[in-house]
Amino acid sequence: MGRGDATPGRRGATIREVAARAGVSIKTVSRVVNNEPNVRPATRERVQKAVSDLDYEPLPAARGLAGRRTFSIGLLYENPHEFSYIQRLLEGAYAACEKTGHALLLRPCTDDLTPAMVRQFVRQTRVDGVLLTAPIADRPDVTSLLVETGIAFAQVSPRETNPLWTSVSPDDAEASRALTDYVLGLGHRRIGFVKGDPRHGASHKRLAGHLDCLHNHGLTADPALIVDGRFDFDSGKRGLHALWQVPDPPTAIIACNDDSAAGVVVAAHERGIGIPDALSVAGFDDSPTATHTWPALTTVRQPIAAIAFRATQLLVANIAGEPPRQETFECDLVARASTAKPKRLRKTGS
Amino acid sequence: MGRGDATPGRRGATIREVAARAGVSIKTVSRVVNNEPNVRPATRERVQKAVSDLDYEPLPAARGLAGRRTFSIGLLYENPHEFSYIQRLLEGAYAACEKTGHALLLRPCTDDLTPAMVRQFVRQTRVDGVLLTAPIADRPDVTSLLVETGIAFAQVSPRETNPLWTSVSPDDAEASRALTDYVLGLGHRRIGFVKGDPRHGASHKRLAGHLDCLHNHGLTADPALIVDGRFDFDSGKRGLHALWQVPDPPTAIIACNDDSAAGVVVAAHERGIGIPDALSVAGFDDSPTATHTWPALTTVRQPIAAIAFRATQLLVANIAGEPPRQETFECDLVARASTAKPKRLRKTGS
DNA sequence: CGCACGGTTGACAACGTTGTCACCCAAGGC
DNA sequence: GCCTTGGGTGACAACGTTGTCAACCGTGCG
Repeated sequence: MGRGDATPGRRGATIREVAARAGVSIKTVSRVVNNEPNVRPATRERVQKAVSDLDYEPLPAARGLAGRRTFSIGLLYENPHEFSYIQRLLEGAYAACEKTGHALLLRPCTDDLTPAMVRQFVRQTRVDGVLLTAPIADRPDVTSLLVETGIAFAQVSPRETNPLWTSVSPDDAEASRALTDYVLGLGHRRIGFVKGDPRHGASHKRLAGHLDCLHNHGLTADPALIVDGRFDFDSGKRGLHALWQVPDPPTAIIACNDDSAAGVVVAAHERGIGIPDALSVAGFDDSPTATHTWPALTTVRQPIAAIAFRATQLLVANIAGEPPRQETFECDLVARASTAKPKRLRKTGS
Repeated sequence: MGRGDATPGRRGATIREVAARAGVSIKTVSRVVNNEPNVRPATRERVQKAVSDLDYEPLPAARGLAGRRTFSIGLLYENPHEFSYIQRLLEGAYAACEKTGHALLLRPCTDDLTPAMVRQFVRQTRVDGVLLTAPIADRPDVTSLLVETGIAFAQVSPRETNPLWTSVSPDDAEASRALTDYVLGLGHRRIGFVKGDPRHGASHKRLAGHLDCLHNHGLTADPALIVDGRFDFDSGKRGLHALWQVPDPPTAIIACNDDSAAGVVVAAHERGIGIPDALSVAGFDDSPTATHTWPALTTVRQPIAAIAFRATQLLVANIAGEPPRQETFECDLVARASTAKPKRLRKTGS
C-alpha cells in the first residue's frame, strides 16, 4: 500500500482542494473556516460553497499541530459508584462539545490520581481545556498544575467556588433544605441522615442544608442520627443498621444519594421494617435507582446533564477569552411513595 | 503571547531534543520509539536513555498527521437504558487501550445513526480501528462502510459472527439454558419470559437458549408466556402485568436483563405478589441493579468489562496484521433470593 | 496629485512526526 | 581483491493546517 492510495471515502477533502476549487489561497480558506475577519463577502461565499461542495472539514490533528487550539476538551472523572451520574454528565458534556465543534476526550481516574498524570494527559492530548468533576475538582494539586500551565478548566460541583475559576454546581444546600423541610412537613421529628463520600463537596453541603433547616424549625439535630456513608448502596444498608441501633430510632431517613437510599430501603425490607409505614426514606439525584426501588424514592432531582452542558459551554467561552463565571442550578423536589406521614404508634428499642 | 513562549511544563520534549541529546538523527529516535528493527543495540540504549531523561512521549497528533497510524481507536455505542453496561464496557476498553498505548475516542450514537455519521467520525478522528457495540455491531450499512474504507473493527456481542471479522461475545444461549435449567430444577413448570430489545442479538439468543432448554426437558413452551420487552425497567413492569393476565400465570419469570427483571419485581410488589414465595424472578447481566432490588436477583453474570477488554486487544492485534478472531466468554449463574421453589398452593385466574 | 492607511490576499515557514530513499560500511561469495 | 548484499543511519519531503509577514489594493486626506 503506497502512501498516496486514495481509498474512496477514507480521506476527506483537504484545504488545498477547497482553495483550488474556490480559486483562492489556502490561507483564505482557513480564514473563512475559522470565521476570521477581513475576507470580502463575495470571496467568503465562494469559499463556503467550495467547502460544502467538497464536504470539507478541517482535520483536528493538523489544526492542533499547527495552531494554538486543538478544539478538544478533556473530561477528568473518577468512576463513582453511581454509574448513571457519570453517564448523564457525559451526555451533557458531549452535547455541548458537539454543538461547539469540540472533541471530548475522556480520562477516567482513580483515587490515586497524581498531578503528573494530569500533566501527561494535557501534554499528550493538547486539549484546550479540562472539565474537572467532583471530587477531582477539589484537588488543589490538580488545579494549581492547570493554573501554572495556563490550561483553562471548569469545575463541576466543586466543594467551594473561586471567582477566578469557572464552575457550575447544583444548589445542594438549598435542595437539602427543601427535602428536609418536606420531611418535617410530613410530621417527622426524628430524622436520620446518612452522609455521603466526604471527598465530595455535595456531601457537606447536603448535611449543612439539612442541619440548617432543622435549625430554622427550632429543632436541634441529634448527633446519633447522623451516620457516615460513601454514596454507595452498601453504606446505605450499614446506615440503616446503625440508625436502628439508636435507642429512639428515626421515623425517616435521608440518605445523601439515591444509591445509598436504596441501600436503606433494602436493609429495611430485610429487617421487616415497612416503608413508608414504619420508616420514610429519601435520597438525592433522582437517578434511575430512585424509580427502580420499591417503593419509589422521594428525592431531589439534580439536573446533572444540564449542569455538565453549561459547564462545557462556559469552559469553551472561557477559552475564547470570556471571563470565568460561577453558576448554580436549582434542584426539584420529587415526592414519591417512599415517604409518608409517620404512624402514631411504633415500637421503640432495638 | 508569541508562538515560541515555553510555558513551563506545557509542552513536552520533542523528538529533535531527544535526537540531539542522544547524538543521533530524529529518524533513529523514531525507530527506537516505534520498536523498529535495524538499530544497533548500543544506539538503541543511548536513545532510550535520552527518552527517559527528557520524559519524551511522541505527540499523537503529529504521529497521526505524518504516519499511517494514529494510535487511537473509536468506540461507537448506543446509550442503552442500562447505564452500568456501557460504563463497564468503557472500563474494559479503556484498560486495554491504556495497556497498548492507544487513545479511546467515544462516539455516543442514537437510533438514527447513519453511515455518513460514521464516515465523518473516522475521517475526523482518523482512528486506527473501531469498536462496534450491540446493536450497532449488527448494522450492515455500518460494517460495509468500514469494510469499504478499510478500517479495522471489532464487534462486541453481535447477533451473528463472521469469520472475516473480529468479534467477542458472551455465550448468551448457554447462559440462558443454564438459567432456565436452574429455574426448572427448582420445580417451576410455567415460566414466563420477558424478551429484550429485538435489535440486540442477545435478546434472540437468550430466548433461543430458554426454548432449547425447555425442549431438552421434554417441555413445550406456552406462547402466551413469552412477552415483548425492551431491556428497560418499564417493559419489565408491563411484562408482569401482561403475564398476570394469562389464565394460568407463571410461577417464575425470566427477564432478558436485570433492569427489566427489576421492573417485574416492583410491579409484583405493587400487586402484592410475594417474591419469591408467589413468584420467582431472574434476570441477566448481574448489573448493580441485581443486588439493589429486594429481594436480590438471581441472574447470570456477563463479564462485559473482560469482553470489551478482549475485543479491544483483538482489534489492536488485527490492526497490527493478525487475522480476525471470534471469541466467546462463559457466563456464571448467580443464584440469589429472588428465586425459590414454587409453593404448592396458589390461586389461579385473573 | 502623492501619500498614508486599512482592508484583503497570498507566499511561506512552522508544528512534530513518519515514509522514502540514498548513503555508508562491514561481511561474505567468487 | 572485487563485487554484492544487507544492516545501520540520516537527509529530506510530506502530512494538513495555522501564524507571520509582506504585498497589493482602493480610498481619503493633505
